[in-house]
Order: sequence, then C-alpha cells, then structure tokens
Amino acid sequence: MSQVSPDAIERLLSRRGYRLTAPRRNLLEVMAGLGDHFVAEGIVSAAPEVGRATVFRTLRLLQDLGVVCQVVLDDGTLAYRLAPEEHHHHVLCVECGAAEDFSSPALESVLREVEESTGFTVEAHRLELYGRCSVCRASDH
Amino acid sequence: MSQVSPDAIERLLSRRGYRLTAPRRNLLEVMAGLGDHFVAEGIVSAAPEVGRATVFRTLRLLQDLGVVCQVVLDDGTLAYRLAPEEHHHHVLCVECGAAEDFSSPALESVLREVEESTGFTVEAHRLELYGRCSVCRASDH
DNA sequence: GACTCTAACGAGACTACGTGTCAATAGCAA
DNA sequence: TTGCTATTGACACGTAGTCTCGTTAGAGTC
Repeated sequence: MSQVSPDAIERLLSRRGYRLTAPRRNLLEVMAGLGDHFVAEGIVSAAPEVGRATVFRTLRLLQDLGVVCQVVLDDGTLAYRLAPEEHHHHVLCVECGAAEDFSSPALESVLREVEESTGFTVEAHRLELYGRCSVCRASDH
Repeated sequence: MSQVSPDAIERLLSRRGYRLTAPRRNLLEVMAGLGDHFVAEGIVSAAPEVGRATVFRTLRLLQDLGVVCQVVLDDGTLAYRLAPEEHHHHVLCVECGAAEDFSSPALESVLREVEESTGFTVEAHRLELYGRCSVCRASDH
C-alpha cells in the first residue's frame, strides 16, 4: 500500500544526475496508476506516446535506482512493482493480483541452515509467495 | 547429484499411458547429459533432430509429471532440472552453474509468520538461492 | 505380422517480449 | 541563448516459446 510517489522518484532522479524528461514523468504517472504491480507490456500500451525502447530503458534505470523491483508471478511471467529500497519479498494474491511486501529476519536462519548443509555460500536469493488475500477470502467464502 | 534415470522416467511415462516415442527417449538422454540444469534452447540445439515444438511439449509434460522442475536463474532466465518429486528448492552456483536441491522445514514457519502479518493465506511459493559452491570458493583464491 | 486408432510428431509461420542502432530532440548548465 | 550530450522514437532485429496442420509411428487387437 505504501507506494513511492512519482514526485519523490523525480527528485531522486535529478539528485542522481539523471534528466527529468517528459517521457520519464509520463511513465512514472502511468506506473503509479497501474496499481500494485504491472508488466512491461502494460506500460507500453498505457503510454502509447512513449517509445517501446524507452519504456524498457526506464524500467531498467528505475530498477538500478532501487525504486522498482522485479516480481515473478506464479505462472513465471515477470512483473514490476514500485517498492521500498530495502530488501524485501512479495506475497501475491492469485485471485485479484494484490501484492504486499514483507521482510523476514527468520529467512536468514533458513539461509544459514542451507549453507551448512550444502557447503555453498549464499549471496543472493529470490522468494515469492502466492496465495489469497483477506479480501478475496472474505468475498467468495 | 541424485538424478532420476532416463529409464525410470520412461517407465513412468508408459505407466501413465503416455507413448514411449523415439523423440522422448532422445530428449531424456540429452537432458541427462546436459548436467545439473539446462535451458530449453540448450536442448533444442543439443537434439537438432527433434522438432522445436516437441522439445517444449515434452518439457511441459515432464513438468506435469513432476520429474522436471523449473529453476529461475539469477538473471531471471528460466531453466529446468531433472529432480525428485518432493517439494524442494535450489541453490545455484553463479560461477560454475552447479545446482543442489534442498528442502527446509524452517521455511514453513516463515510462511506462517507472513500469513499472520499480512492476512494472506499462502498456497504456493518460489525460493531460489544464488551463491558459490565449495569447489569454486576453494579453487579461485 | 498386419491392421487400426489416435497420440505424438516436424515444419514452419507466428506471437510476445525485449534489445540494438542511429539520427533527431530536448534537458540543463554556462 | 547557446552548446553539449543524455535521452528519445522509430524500426529492424533477436530470442523464447506457441499454434496449426498434415504426416508418422506407438501399441493394443486380431
């Protein structure tokens, strides 16, 4: 629910020395309007006046800046989400598509456990949870 | 390390009423030979005599049968792995590509924790770990 | 071994998603 | 206002996977 505002992202861009162009402002508005999470193609069609390449370039830039993060949906497709900078994971509702962030200190101990049993050093990970949100559970019994 | 043998998979196929065709045998051999994990395109080029569509059809069939599972690599590309039927996760070496399976009971408590804090019911999840295996850590430096 | 039914196949066109190139444009600092 | 250059759009290209459809070949039956 707590989304990063387009304004805050614009300030971040200029602070980092990136230009504040019309297409970028445009895309930020569109993303904010697309809700919880969005796929690249959704942005492309929601902002037809912005070139295809620019959409993907901007998406990558925002990812590098840490204001947008990847979300792997349960069918394997890749989506994106405006998100806090700290490391976190997602719970996705398979029914309505709602997404929520969470971070789990307990996961750290799972990683340590795996390191011990496999001999690997774990340097990165992906975790996505899929289920049903409280609203959907309540509505269709 | 403990891979399912092509023979065992062939038996499973016929037991389930699927035909034991030459392309299927062929693909099973190829997959077993490609090592830890493999991408679809790798199979296509390693088995040029088998049609592209057949490779993907077979891959999906094997997934449905539970003898092949998806692996999301750290760069986001999708790979596959011959794997045990039980639910498990992967640790991938980003250097040599080695993969190992693990299952973690402790992860269950992470899921319960998230359910409580978010109000979601978690029905499925993906977890992939990326790091370096003991061999790679020992060899370079 | 021959017959038959139909699952499975191969070829190749097609779609979806993403990248690379390059000349034109427009931020923004001076 | 000017000039530098980051950024853009158009479009060709690449890659990953799907669909269609006429043909082939498992495998059960006689």
